[in-house]
Amino acid sequence: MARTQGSHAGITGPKIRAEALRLFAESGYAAVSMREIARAVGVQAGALYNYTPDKQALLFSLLKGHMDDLAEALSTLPRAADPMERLRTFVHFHIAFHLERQQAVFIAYMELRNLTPENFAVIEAQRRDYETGLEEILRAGMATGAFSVPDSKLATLAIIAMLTGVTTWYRPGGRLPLEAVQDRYWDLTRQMVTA
Amino acid sequence: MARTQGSHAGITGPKIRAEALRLFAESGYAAVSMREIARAVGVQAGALYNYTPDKQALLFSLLKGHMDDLAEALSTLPRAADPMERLRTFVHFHIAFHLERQQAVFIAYMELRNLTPENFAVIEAQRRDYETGLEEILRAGMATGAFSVPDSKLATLAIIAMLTGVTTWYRPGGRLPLEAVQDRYWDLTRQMVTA
DNA sequence: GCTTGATCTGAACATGCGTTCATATAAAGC
DNA sequence: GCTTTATATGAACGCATGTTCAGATCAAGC
Repeated sequence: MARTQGSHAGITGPKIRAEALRLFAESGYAAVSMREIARAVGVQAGALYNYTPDKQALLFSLLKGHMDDLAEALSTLPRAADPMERLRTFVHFHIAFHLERQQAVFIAYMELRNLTPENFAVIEAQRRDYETGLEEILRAGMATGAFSVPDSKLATLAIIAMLTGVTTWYRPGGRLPLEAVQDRYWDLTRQMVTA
Repeated sequence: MARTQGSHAGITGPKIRAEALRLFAESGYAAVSMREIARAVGVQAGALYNYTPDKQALLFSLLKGHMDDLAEALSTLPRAADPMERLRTFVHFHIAFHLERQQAVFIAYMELRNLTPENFAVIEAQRRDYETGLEEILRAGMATGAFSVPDSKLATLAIIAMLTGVTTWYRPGGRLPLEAVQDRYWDLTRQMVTA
């Protein structure tokens, strides 16, 4: 026998990515089988290999796509002259972007160790680039005297960890709407970088 | 044939826990096989079942032990009257404790989803208790006017995420010694909670 | 020195894994 | 309507998995 539902290449591809993302986030890369992904999509396992050479490439493609989206979105942010305003924009952006993509964020942190060394290096470099974006804002603020951040590298990592942590507890419909969360984290960040 | 190296119950037990912790942290719970753990310990896979009823119980026992250690260590902290001093102590403690146990910290965050619901609930409750410890410090500081933290719950989560983030980049022998890291994070925290 | 109990081995079990491939089908181009 | 091509099936491959267990071995108590 063969396929029973017609040809759906334009649908199946994205569906595989969406279901794989969901399942990887739920149970972890190693714990999710290709057959499980296939079942969620509604095809047999063999069909997945029309869309990815193997499981590893599927994971990498998801992470790479996420990091590409992040870089792309960051690059389109309005670039104010005032470091304080730039930082405010960054904080709001980072929280909104990461909350919109909790699953992708989760696996982008969790599944790095399941990448091959070559694939890991690619993602790691993208992450460093993103962090550099924030560090440059902090340095600019130091230059104008707006910020008081002796160690900009450490402060960068501290701020990103603090902001990204929102993904571990935020649930839509919870105590605070997105905008309130953004404002509160911005208050904390601002106090942190100003003396 | 049978065992070739004598009886080592007092040694094998802790060794299994240590190797399992290391391997889970390196590759993830689902990616590590019982045979792999056994090989690292130097026994056959069957021998592991003298020390744990199954793989899940082994993971839970490691996480539970870690959380117990954390609670125990927190409870022995000197409890100053001044909230500022209490917060300073907490920050230094949290960083030192988490950097001393990077592997355990890692799996305590990563492998929660691999716990059964009952086991998950236990660990989650312990984590909430720990967070409450910090939140009480913040509330005490609000009461005395030392801190300016409108949302103590959110600030608690923000601070813990920021501090725990140190485990993702700190490496012994790196740019900063532990004490410098503690001092810098304390500076950031203090600025964050004071107006 | 014998017995007992704890400890470990090594083989086995059923199941599931990632991946491949010959084959079948539906859609698209002419 | 015929041919071509993309897409899907379902069976098969070799191998690894968590777990069990009968039997072997060692350490300790008497």
